[in-house]
Order: sequence, then C-alpha cells, then structure tokens
Amino acid sequence: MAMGRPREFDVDKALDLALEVFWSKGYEGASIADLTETMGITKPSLYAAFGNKEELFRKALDKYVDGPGGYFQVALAKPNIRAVVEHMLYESADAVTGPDHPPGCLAVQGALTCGDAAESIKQELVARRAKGEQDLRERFERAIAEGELPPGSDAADLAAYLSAILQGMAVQAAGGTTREQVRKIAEMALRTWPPPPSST
Amino acid sequence: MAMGRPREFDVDKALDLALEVFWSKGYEGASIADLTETMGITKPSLYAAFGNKEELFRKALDKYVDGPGGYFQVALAKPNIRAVVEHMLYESADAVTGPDHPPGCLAVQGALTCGDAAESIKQELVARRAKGEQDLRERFERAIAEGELPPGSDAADLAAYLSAILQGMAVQAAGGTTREQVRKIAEMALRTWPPPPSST
DNA sequence: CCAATTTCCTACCGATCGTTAGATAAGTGA
DNA sequence: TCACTTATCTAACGATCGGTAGGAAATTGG
Repeated sequence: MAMGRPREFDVDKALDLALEVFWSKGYEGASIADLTETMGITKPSLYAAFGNKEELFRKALDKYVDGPGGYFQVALAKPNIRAVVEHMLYESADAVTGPDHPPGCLAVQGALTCGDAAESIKQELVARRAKGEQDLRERFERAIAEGELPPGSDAADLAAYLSAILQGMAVQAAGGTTREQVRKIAEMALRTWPPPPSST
Repeated sequence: MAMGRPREFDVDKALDLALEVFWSKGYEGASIADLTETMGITKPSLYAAFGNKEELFRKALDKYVDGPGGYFQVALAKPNIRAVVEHMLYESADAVTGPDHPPGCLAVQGALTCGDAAESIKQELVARRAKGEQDLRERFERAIAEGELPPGSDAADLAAYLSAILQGMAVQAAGGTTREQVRKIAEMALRTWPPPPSST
C-alpha cells in the first residue's frame, strides 16, 4: 500500500502553535494568515492537515483542555473537598498567568462574544464552561453527601460561585494582571471558603 | 450662518443601537454592515456622524459607562462600605442579565482578545477595567481609614477580589446564565464579605 | 522504472472587511 | 433666487477574509 509523500512538519507541534495563536487572539482575532505564519506552514498544508479554521480551533481546544487546562480535572480528583477547591484556585491562578503561554483562559476568551459566523464556536465554549461547572457541581454533591460541607449547602450554587471566581481570575489575567495579584484573589476566595448556606 | 441639510436620524438613538450591537457581538464581531443595518442608516451617514468604527465604539462605550454601567459609580457613592459592596454586587447581577439589552458587560466582552487591528480597543477596555478597580481600591482605602473594615485589610487586594467576582458574573451572564443564578453568586459573595485579612 | 498516493507550493477564488468618491437633495442666510 | 453648507445615497475602492485548483515533488509498492 502506497504511503505517498511524507509530511514535512510535525502536526502535533503545529497544533500547539495554533493553540497559542487562538489563545492570545481569540477565534475571530486569529486569521488564517496569523496561524500559518506562526505554524510555519502554508495554507493548503493547514487545510489538508486540519480541515478548516473551525476544526483547527476545536482540535486546539481539545489539546488545551487536557494540556494547560488539565489542572481542572486533576483538582476534581482530589480526595477531599477542601483540597479540590484549593488546588482549583491555586492552579488556576498559575495557569492563567503562566509565563510560557498567553495569559488568560482559552475557554473564556476564545469567543466570549463574536459575529454570526463564529456563533457555533461561541456555543461550544459556553458548553465547555457549563460542563466544567457541572463537574464541579457533582463533586460538591458528593462532598455534601459525605458531610464535607455544611448541611444545607447547595452544590449548584457553590459550583456557580467558584466558576465565577475562576472566570473572573481569567479576565483579570487576560488584562495583564500579574501572577502575584491573581494568586491573592485565589487566596482571598479560599480564606472565606466555604460560603455558608443561605439562612432563609 | 448656513446650517445645511438637517440630519434625518437621531444621533443619540443611533448610538444606542450601535451600543447594543457592540455589546452582543464585541468590537471585532460587529461589522459595519451589522451596525448600519441595526442603526437604520447607510455607511456614509455612519462615517459622517461618528468618524469610523473605532470612534463609534469609543462613543458607545462612553454611553455604556454612564448608562447601563452607571450603577458602578452609584455604588461607589454609598455612604458605608457594606452598602457599596451590596449595591455593586446586586446591581451588577441585574445589569449583566438585564432583559432589555444584551447579556454580560461591554467592558469585559467588548474585546477580551482580538486581532492586531483592534489592539488599541482592547487596551482601552483594559484601562477602563483597571480604572474601575482603582476607584474601588480608593473607596476601600477610605473605608479602612474610617474603621469600616478589619484592621490589616488590604484595599488593593479587596478591590482585585471584588473586581474578579464582578467580571466572573459577567462571563457567566454572557454565557446565558439566568438572572436568578447570577444573583445567587452575588449573594454568596456577600455572605462571606468581607474576607478577613491574611493572617501572615 | 513505473504507477499510485500523498504533500508541497503558487496562484487564485468569491465574499466580506472598513472606508470613501462623487453626485444629488434639503436646508439657511443674503 | 442664489450661493453655501451639510446630509443623503449609490457605487465603488483596495485589503483582507476563509478556502481551493492544479501541478510539481517526494515517497511506496510492484
């Protein structure tokens, strides 16, 4: 069976470079020219290897989620709820201010708003964030069942609250806030954790 | 002195409509065609009245800040620090989920990331968010001086923390989270307010 | 050496981007 | 009525957008 001409670039490496571009400029802000230039390949090579811009973004997003964004699942797997939240906040603070990649979080800034053409990408990111919040919620439910959180705690509310803080840290980082300052936000959130259940 | 042909549209009304478009699609996602269609005017009319896309955005942003975003300054002016934070959180929850305008916050989602051409708009929004945080910080400094916050409280840290929560609520809203759910985030933040100073 | 297969690159596609000439229409002041 | 000014519109500008033909180059199996 004929193999054909071998590829002259590393697909995985090129995807990493594409991820960096999407991460720093967002889906709409990253042009095909930006991408090919950074990836070091021509447009036909990009399309042959990755399909089109949308598919390329989705592949980059997958790589992000279990690469730089992998701390999320690691945190979820911690044995007690305090460790989960601590890890989530501290690792997130470091992740969104990592010195070796763009600031912020791809799932937040990839397409928080966009034109009509990118609507499906925006929805994909909305769904990913919702999935993360849902995972958190389930983890909190387990913690409540195991008596790790005050009676009356609402897992959904806790998940929304923590998600908001994480996303807020991402916005701060995207705007250039330093790692030290973002870490302080994480520390303050932890200092008041867990928020007690509503007294109503 | 000759007046020339009178304008056939209401500049202020058109600017409001432009604001809605930028608010829901972001600076890059809003095309001139989108804007003129919504505003009900032709492209030359837009350019004659507002300069160019960038100037139009800046004018819309100004209108946003002392219109839908006006709650921020109102909250800052409250007489005691608890009222400031309460107002800020509750009004923000309602503002980012207002039924009569796009969800989220223009200062966050207008250009969280972007291509090279929109870099100056992104920087403008970064500066605006930083200014809001700085205003908060100064209000906290006053509160600390007046003994309204625990001794040892750090005004800058408190401002960064509250800013992050507000921005996180905006991200949640932009993703379609309901007003009720966003309000719960505000309530939970308030339930733990103020975070005590670091014990180190 | 010769198909068959796959990647490579140059050049180009139509559509849309933001922006503007240039002509015409509607008002004011003399 | 007649300049003057300003707004209106159609139509177009060059640049860039995402995406692709089409042919040359490089590999494998026969």
